[in-house]
Amino acid sequence: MTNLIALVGATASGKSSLAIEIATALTDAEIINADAMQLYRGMDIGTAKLSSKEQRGIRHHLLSVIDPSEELTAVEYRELFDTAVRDVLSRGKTPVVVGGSTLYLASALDELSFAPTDSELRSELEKQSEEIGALSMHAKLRKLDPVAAEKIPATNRRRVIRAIEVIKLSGKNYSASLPDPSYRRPTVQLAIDVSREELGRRIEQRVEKMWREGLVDEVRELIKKELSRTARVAIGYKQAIDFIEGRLTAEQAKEEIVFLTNRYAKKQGTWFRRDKRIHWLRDEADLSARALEIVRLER
RNA sequence: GGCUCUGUAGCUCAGUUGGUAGAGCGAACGACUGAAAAUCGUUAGGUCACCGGAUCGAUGCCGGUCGGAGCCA
Repeated sequence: MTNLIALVGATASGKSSLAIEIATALTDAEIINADAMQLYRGMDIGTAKLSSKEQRGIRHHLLSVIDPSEELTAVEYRELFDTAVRDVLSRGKTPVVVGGSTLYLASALDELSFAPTDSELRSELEKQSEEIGALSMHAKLRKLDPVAAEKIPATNRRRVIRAIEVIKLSGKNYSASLPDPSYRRPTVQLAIDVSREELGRRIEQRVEKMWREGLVDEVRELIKKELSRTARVAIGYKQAIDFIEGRLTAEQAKEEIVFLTNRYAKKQGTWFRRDKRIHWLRDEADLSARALEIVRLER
C-alpha cells in the first residue's frame, strides 16, 4: 500500500500541473510542496508558484510558510513535511509531494539520519577555513577521518567544514557518501522526462512571462527587508536585484536567469537520474493517464 | 586611400626571448547527509586566420592575402 505519491524532477518539466491533474483524478489527494524556494512567503512569480486559481481547489501544503529572512534546513523541512503528511493522512487523503529540491526530498522521503549541528562551532570552522586555507582545513579532516577526507575534495570547503563539524560533535566518523536510498514510507516516485532542448525553450518563455508579470515589483517589495542567504541567491531574485540596483540591464538580467535556470535543470537531472526507483514518464499527450496507471498499479 | 592595433578552444583572453599551447567561462559527465535554486570534481574541445619565405624547426620572425577595430584624410 502506497501512502505517498512524489512528483520530482527538473524545473519547468511540468510537475505542478501534472500534480493538479493527478490530484483531480484521484479526488482524495492533497499536494505537499517540496520546493525550497516556494516555501518562502512573497516569492511567487519567480518561483513559478501556482496561483490559488491554478490550484483548482486542490489543497496545497507548505507553500508560503516561511519568511524570506529565514532559512530552513533539510531537517527542519522534514519536520514540516511530516506534520503535513500526518495531517493529510489523518483525514484519509493521499499526499502528492511535488518539487525538485533534492536534499529536501531526500530528507523527507528517505531514511537519512542527519548528524547534529552547532551554529557556533560551524561559524568557528568557517572562520578557520578562511584563515588557514582550504588545504590545511582538508589536512585537519584527514587527521580526524582519512576515509571521509579521501572522498571530499579539499576545494569543497562547505563539505569539509561540515564533515569536521559532525566528527567533533558526534565523536564518530563522517560518512561522506550517500547511502542507498530507502523510503521512510511506501512511496511511488514519478518524473517527467523532458529533453534539454524542450526544457530550454520552456525556460526562456517562462522567464519572459515572469518578467512581464512583475518579477521586478515582487523583488522591490521583498528587498525592503533583509533576505536570508538562501532566499537571496534564488535564481531570478538575485538578478532582479542586480537590475534594480543598476548592475544589469533588463535584457542581461533575463538572459542570466534563463542561463542559470537551464544549468539548475541540468543539475537536477544528474541528481534524479541516479535514483533507480523513479518512474520516468515520456512527455506526451497521455501523460497524466500513464501517471495514474502507475500510481494505481503501485497502490 | 594613409597610419596604428588586431585575428590562439564554443566565448573572453593569456602565452611561447623560435622546440606544435594555457586560464576563466561554457559544454558533456559525475559527486552530494542540518544553506541544496547550495557547494564542488573529472573529461573533451585548438592544421595558434590563410598563402609563401628565411630557419634543422614557425603559432611566434619577414612578405603578401583576407577579416575586425581605431585614428587621420
